[in-house]
Amino acid sequence: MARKTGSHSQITGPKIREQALQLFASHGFAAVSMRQIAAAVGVQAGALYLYTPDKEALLFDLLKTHMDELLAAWAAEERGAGPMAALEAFVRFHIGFNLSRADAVFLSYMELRNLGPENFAMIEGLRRAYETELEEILKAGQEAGVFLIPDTKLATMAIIAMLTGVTTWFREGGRLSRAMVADIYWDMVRKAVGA
Amino acid sequence: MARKTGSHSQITGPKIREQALQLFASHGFAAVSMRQIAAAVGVQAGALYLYTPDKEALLFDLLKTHMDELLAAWAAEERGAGPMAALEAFVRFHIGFNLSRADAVFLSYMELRNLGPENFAMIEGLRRAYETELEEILKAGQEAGVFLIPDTKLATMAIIAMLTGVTTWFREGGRLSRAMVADIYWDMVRKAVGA
DNA sequence: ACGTTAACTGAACGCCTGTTCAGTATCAAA
DNA sequence: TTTGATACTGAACAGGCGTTCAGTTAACGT
Repeated sequence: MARKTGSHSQITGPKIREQALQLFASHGFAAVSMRQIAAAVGVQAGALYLYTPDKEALLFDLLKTHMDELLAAWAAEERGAGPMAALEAFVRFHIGFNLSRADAVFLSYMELRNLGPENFAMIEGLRRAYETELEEILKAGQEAGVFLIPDTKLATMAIIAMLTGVTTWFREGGRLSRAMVADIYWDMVRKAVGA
Repeated sequence: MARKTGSHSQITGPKIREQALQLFASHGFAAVSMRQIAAAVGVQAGALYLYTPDKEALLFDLLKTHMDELLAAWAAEERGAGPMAALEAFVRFHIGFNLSRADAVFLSYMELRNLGPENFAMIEGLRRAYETELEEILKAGQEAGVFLIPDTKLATMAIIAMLTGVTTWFREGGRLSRAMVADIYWDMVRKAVGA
């Protein structure tokens, strides 16, 4: 046996990333073997190396793609006029994006430590860029007198942690819908940054 | 070579748990080998099995101990009179406790997935018990008209996520002291649950 | 129909894994 | 000083790890 009928790199490539993402997120990077990923895709382990130079590069690819898409999606988002509208847009965007990609979000927070120094720095930089987006909104609101925040950097971290945490408990089809969750979180954030 | 001079189970036992905690927290449970832990302690890998039946039991022991101590510490905490004072006590306690045990906190949030079903359920139950402590405060405040919270369960998760996140960015000797951080977080929480 | 390229297999590489255990040195009590 | 109990070594076990590669088959342009 060698090449399989109907096999195409445009199918296998995405399949590998998809299965790797799911497996890494549920069991952890180190706990998942290349053979497990291959089995989930339906190929032998050796075939994975047509798509990635090594295991760490596969993880990096997943994280880099996620961060790029996150920043691109936020850049494309409507954010209204003024700090208050911008903050609301950010809160709703962050919750929506994170809920739709819980696996990738989890990975990007948990598995950075499995990256080499330069790959780590790259992802960390992108994360910081995203955090800066929120901090700029808070700073603008603070200067405009719309927000009352003792420390914008701390508030940035606090708000992001609070919002990101939604992925740990939210279940589709549960007591609360996504829209209701977003409404309630926005209510809490709005009050927290206010007078 | 066999027994080492000055060797005692009361020294080696804690040393193993201490090193395992640190290694698991920085590299992840699956990425750390028994030989690495043994080397950090200064013994051979086989010696670890005088102190734990297997690797997973070692992890479980660390998590169980941490959760027990967390609940015991909160139970022993002064919490003042009324929901507002209780909430403030909880916020300050949670930040203080988590900052003093960042490794264990990180582990208990990240490595639950490496536990078997019944061990997982045990730790999850303890965590839920801790979360319930906060939720009861929020419920009491809501009923007393002191807080204005659309959903106490969501608010519980939001506040815990926000507070726990402090361990990801706080560095001792940085721009802000622990006390300042606690003050600012309390300010945000107080406003978030208010009118 | 043919030849080339793309996709994959399956076996092998050396190394590391968690765990067990017979043997041995140290400690503490008598 | 002898005697157990305690603490540990070092080698071994079977199996899994990431990774490489010669060989094989399917797909596709001509």
